Amino acid sequence: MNDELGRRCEAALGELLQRRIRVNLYEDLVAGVGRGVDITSYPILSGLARLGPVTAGTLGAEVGLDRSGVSRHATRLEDGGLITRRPDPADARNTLLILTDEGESTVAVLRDRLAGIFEQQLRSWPSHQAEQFVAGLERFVRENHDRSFADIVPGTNNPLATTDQEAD
Amino acid sequence: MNDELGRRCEAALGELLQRRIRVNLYEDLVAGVGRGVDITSYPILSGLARLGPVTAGTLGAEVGLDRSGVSRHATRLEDGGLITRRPDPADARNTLLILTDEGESTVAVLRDRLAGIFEQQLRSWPSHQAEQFVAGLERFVRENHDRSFADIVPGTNNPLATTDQEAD
DNA sequence: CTCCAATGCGTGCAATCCGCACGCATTGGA
DNA sequence: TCCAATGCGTGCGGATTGCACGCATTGGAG
Repeated sequence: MNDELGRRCEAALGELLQRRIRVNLYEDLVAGVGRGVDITSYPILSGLARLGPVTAGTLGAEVGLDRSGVSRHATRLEDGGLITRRPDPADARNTLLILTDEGESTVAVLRDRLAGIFEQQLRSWPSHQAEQFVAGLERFVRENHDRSFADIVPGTNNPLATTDQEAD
Repeated sequence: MNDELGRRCEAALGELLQRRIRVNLYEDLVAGVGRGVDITSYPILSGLARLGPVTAGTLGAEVGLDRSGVSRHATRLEDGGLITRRPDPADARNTLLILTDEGESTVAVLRDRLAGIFEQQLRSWPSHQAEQFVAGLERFVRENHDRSFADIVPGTNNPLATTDQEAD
């Protein structure tokens, strides 16, 4: 019975990660906010709110984006007045990204919107199921945060190499 | 205590959906597979395996992608020998996308890889927690499948309109 | 039978986004 | 003083996406 869990998890996770729900949820969420916020920069804002003032490189590592990409999003968000760049007093090479007050409130509003949606949805669940689900989700995320497929199956860049052949 | 669930769910879901884990997991998973499979076409393959022969439009609606995008991915995957286009006998306007045998096996291998990863991870959990998590995940996905933010908060294209003012 | 609105696919096109590489500035040690 | 190391921001090429258009097919109306 337990053997099914991995497969079921893959199927459900697939639906969740593979575009549809993500796009539906986040794209509509940030639509109309303006100030340079889009479906990709929301993670940046969110990460910034979570980490506090950090460099573009650090934030990029957090959200899984190249520094250059973070820098570009940061510029747009800066133009929108949501974040500010400040030189690091400790090391002038670093440029710290900082949420402005408006940025903080924007993140808070967006976050509350999503939280409200999920809250409303989970309210219709048996409370223990909702609690277990969220707890499991948190654990799952935590355990996967720094893990990549390459880490799990080392040296396996081509999982199909032994199963299929070239199809030119 | 229950009020926290929405917020916790948002935080965890955010990590999951916002790029990092998704990229880490799927990008490495499909790396080296070739045949036109990339991080975006995997959902297409997966969806095709789940739905059976469908039109590009239907598949696009399933994964949340425009028909044109599906068509392009389909062309690439067709070049890779993983799918085939077949005119719909019932309606010549439709072009059905069908997995080739190689496509089926490719999907199966990738899916098994992921399922194995999750299985292995969940094995270290208390069995009831893993079971509850997966069950909750399935329910969550099912309930959100056809739901978008706009559906939930109708007429709210700019959730910040009443909270923040114009900047600049 | 003919005509036409509706439907659906595939491509041209412009916009966007991303990673790599480069130039520039700063740091800290030789 | 000099130089390797570090980090940011931009130029550039590649890739992807959505919209719009052209083309083909369908099914019903006249």
